[in-house]
Amino acid sequence: MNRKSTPTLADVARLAGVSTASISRALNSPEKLTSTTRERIQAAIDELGYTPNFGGRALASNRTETVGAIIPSMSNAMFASGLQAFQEALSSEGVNLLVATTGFDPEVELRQIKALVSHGADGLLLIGNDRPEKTWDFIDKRQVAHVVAWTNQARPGQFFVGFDNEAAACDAARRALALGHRRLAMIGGLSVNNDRTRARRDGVMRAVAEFGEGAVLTTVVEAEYRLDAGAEAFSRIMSTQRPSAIVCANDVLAAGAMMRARDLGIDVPEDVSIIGFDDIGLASVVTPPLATVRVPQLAMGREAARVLLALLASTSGVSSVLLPTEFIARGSLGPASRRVPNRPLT
Amino acid sequence: MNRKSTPTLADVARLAGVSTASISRALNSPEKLTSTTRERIQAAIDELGYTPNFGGRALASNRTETVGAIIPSMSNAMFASGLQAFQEALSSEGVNLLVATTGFDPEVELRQIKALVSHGADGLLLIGNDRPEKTWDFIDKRQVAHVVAWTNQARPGQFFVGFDNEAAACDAARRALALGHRRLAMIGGLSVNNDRTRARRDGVMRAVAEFGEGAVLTTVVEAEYRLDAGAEAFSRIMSTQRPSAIVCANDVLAAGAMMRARDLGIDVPEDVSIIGFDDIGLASVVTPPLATVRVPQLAMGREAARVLLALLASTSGVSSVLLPTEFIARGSLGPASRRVPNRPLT
DNA sequence: GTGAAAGCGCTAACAA
DNA sequence: TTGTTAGCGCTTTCAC
Repeated sequence: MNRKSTPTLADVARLAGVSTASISRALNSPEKLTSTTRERIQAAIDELGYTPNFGGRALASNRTETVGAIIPSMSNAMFASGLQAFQEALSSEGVNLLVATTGFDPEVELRQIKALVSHGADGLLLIGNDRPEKTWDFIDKRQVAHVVAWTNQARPGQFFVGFDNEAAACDAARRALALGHRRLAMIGGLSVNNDRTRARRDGVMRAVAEFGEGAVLTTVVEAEYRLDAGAEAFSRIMSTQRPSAIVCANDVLAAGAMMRARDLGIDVPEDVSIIGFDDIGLASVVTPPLATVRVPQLAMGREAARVLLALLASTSGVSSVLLPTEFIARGSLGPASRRVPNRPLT
Repeated sequence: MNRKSTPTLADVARLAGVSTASISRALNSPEKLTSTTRERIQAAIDELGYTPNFGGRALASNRTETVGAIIPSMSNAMFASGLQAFQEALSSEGVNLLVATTGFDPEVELRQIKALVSHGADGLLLIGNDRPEKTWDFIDKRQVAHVVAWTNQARPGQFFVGFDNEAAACDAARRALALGHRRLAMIGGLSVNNDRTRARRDGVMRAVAEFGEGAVLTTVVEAEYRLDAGAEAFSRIMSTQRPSAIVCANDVLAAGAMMRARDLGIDVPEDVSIIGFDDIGLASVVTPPLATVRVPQLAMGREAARVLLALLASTSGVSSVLLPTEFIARGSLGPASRRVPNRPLT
């Protein structure tokens, strides 16, 4: 992979008949030049289609105006809009964004962190706070400026921009209990290396435990972030436990469960109530609409950008940001039915 | 934004007691070193948490192993999985991916193209083939290796990896005609700077025109890529034209239309059939499931990576890739009702 | 197998 | 206001 013959500062300087320093100034502090030279230089730049070489600039100035974000997956509406907001906020400050994905693999995450740092990312946005010691060692040793998002956990001296997954999930489960549901089940995300999904599970467990006698969390099954995985989990749960409400760790699993319910002729919410988490577009589109927890994606992206830039500008006066979530009551959550519970499906 | 004090090659060399050249060799062609020095060097690298500085490397070697992708928006399921596949294919070849978004603004797109090229992207993935002369000028002048995706249009000598939007949309409309629908309407995407959505519109128009007498495309309204925009467009269409089938330029608009239909008590497909495009997760989750056109997202991402890498390796033996689409018949498309058409809604 | 040194494109002192 | 020049971190000849 060889780069095409690329115009350099020197080429522009030659064409414009000025020194390389003047070109550099035209790019970085145009007010220091007379308008005539500036125009002459601009003409030369346009003619050659010149763009400054990032490597050279980074090398010379020790500045990159670039930050990186490392997310589990792009095909995940859960991160998409937050990241979009993050990048827009950065853009308006003239900072570029590099994005890399991990596929939920911690090894890949470390590789990507190194790759982005090598590429000159001044700071990083990371998702969640759960990663191997090895990864934190690298971050600490290199003093990589970073903020963790989608969580309210950060290591000492580090910063998060996120929300309380545990409390939000606990609140959601309480809504079901308040409507008379006593047999709850949960479709959780894969909890390995994922503090967010673990926190959501713990929140549901706490709600049931605190409610006390009479309420029971019949089962927690873990499923990948896919519609069909949610559907399968639903089948599994309904064929054995027959809860009256199912709390899901995210909307995709919940939507998958609802699809399967429709196929099995199980009515939502008459036979079983379903609650999601995230409030992505899916939630308002399913029938009945999905009760869920709205996550402040846009605010999180914006705030993460603000905090990260503040962190890069100076290390003082920065603090973590805890954002509120909101329970969105919709048709998929109804009162516990007074029907006699059905037998498990055969 | 200043970089932290960062270990350099020289630091590693000093610690390991060898020359900088050896460190470079350890990184790039380890087989040229004895295993003992290699191990000593690796230990020093680990101890310092060293990662090669990308800028320095790019400068010295004129090689970056990095490509860029520029997409309209990340919060758009339509691009997400294709991009994910693109990045995975690149990753397995040791090539990094930089991502930037345009928000559908051609000015921003040009800026992002320049930014990625400056950052050392050896090649680019672009969406669609419709961009201002100015942008193509830059690409031509700098000879930026690129492939355009999601389209089957490419300029002479350039390459696409995509599918035939026009034919696919035409086919979808014909399905409706074949089921007896004669009054069609379309909810299109915004057609400015978007050859994909224009092609889809043209395909529907062609199907109706070719069908001849008796079939009519009552109206085409354009809407932003949002659920509520689809809902609004649906209201507008149904309050005036009362078609029996609506072809939508994408699934998000179609899902929005279905939401509104549900709210207005209009039955799908009994009162009106709805067809989407893209087959994102949404489509199988709505009630009734959405008939749509399946776009080969994963294959497109993978193939785009293959073509781009081939292009970078050598300019010969590369060709465009046309991928098939597939019409997915689902419940939202039914036979034209024999009911007397309702009056327009009030 | 290993080291010395030139030079990639750029910025920032400093000089004029 | 503009030019000259050293040097950023790395790779890559060319010697040894």
